[in-house]
Amino acid sequence: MAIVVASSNLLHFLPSSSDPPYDLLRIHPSISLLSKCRSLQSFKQIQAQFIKFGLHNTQFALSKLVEFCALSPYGSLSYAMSIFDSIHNPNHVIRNTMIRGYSLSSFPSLALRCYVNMLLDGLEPDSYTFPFLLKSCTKLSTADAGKQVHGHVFKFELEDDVYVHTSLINMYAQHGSLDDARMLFDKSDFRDAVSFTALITGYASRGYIDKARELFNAIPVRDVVSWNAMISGYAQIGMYDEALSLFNEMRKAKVTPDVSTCVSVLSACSHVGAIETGNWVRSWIEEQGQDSNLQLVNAMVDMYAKCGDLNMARSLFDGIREKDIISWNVMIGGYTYMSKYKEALEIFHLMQLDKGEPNHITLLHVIPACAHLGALDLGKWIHTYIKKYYHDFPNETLWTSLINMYAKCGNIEVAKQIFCSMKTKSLASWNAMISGLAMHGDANRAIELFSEMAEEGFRPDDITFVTLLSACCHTGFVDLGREIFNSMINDYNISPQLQHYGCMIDLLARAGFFEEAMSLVESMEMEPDEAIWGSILGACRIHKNL
DNA sequence: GGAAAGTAGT
Repeated sequence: MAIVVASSNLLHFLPSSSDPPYDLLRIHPSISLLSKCRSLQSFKQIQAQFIKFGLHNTQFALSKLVEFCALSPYGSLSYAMSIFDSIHNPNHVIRNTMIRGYSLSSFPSLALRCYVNMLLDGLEPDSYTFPFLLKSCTKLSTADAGKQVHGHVFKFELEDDVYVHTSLINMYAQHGSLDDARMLFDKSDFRDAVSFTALITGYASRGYIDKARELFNAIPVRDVVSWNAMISGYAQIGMYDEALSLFNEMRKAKVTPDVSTCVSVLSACSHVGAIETGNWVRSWIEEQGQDSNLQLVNAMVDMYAKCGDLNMARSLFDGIREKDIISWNVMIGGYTYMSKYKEALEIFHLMQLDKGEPNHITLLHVIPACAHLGALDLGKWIHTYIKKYYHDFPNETLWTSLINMYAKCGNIEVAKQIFCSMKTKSLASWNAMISGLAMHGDANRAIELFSEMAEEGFRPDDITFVTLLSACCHTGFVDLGREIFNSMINDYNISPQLQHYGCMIDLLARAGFFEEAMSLVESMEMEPDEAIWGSILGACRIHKNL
């Protein structure tokens, strides 16, 4: 429809030559249509208009076509490539746009090829070329290309351009060459929020969080992205309280948060149960009219579920019209996290009715739910699903989860089969298998497996010892229990936690060693819980010891 | 026509 209207307005605009005046081109209605284009199909209609009016012979119009295809989410990089290949002597803008398109794609090395062709065609790069090219180099796993491009920046004397300079800092910082990044940063006169932030991200992502914070404090004028970078820097290494307190500082400094801030802050809230901050973020999102932003709604569902308000999480979740895999996963994961396994499986079924394909994270939530509910049928279905789709992509956490599920559902033989067939075992998979055997009362085999595990070079952790001690507890192996408990402390340097004490005290009290059990209670660094008193009282009853 | 930041699990 729009195209018909546009073309009737265009009749008096008919080009007399293939290169009409620049200003006339800029206001050409066919070109302004591109900004409203939402599919490749309507793009092709617009392209037909370009040809009809002779615009396709102008570099300006062609650059607009390439720009849409290479950069718009509704475009297509391969279509951009075919247009590009048909252009005779493309100018700088068009080449730079192609390089930019490649830098955003999953084939950043094509940007380098495009750049080399540009040089071979006798064109010199300009100050727009390098930021895109360097972004592509940043995405590559090796630093070699980036260093060579840095050489070209010198050769073409563009090292003083702010954008080129910042792109170089970012490239070195992202590759972990923090000293090189810092050197560029220090020797230059322009230091703005962008170059600071590039460096901060580099330091924070390599674990130098204090150095990152030092730089953050030194930024002359911070913008919202600098705050976001520092907040997410804290969040990514699990320093959620610091992330949230920095967010409060940001609010005090009257910096307006954006979508990215909200995503990081909500994630931090969900990890520490900070529902009040979460509520504040939610009202901000509603004020801004961002409450249909899928990413934000997903983050809110996750936050409310992890903070324990499952009703709020569910009502937000139900309001999502087009749920993506993350929407499903956070809702299923939220129920599992709160031990609402039945509800978790209900959502999983809804997902299947909605033709949603689970991924490994979905399954990682669903399998424990099966284990707790004894839903062996669904568990077996998932087992088959994993064998079918994850055969070439072995994920040991999934197999470990299945071992745990089969063991809990009583099918220890299948658990053993899975364990034996695992090519690479993790500490968690050994723990799951040992615990499965212990659960089935096969303490001897559990201890045997423990020795095998040590022979294969795995160092047991606190979970391994909970498992072993509970095996002794179930079978009444008092001496062995004592030995393991002492070995844990003396040989493996693991200080006992509440669960370890719980197993030991239960084991001793049941066997009638009340004094030893009580002296263990007194030696604990933490307060005994009700389970510990419960096991002592229970043992008193068995032994009729009033 | 441009550079910096962000979601689900282990």
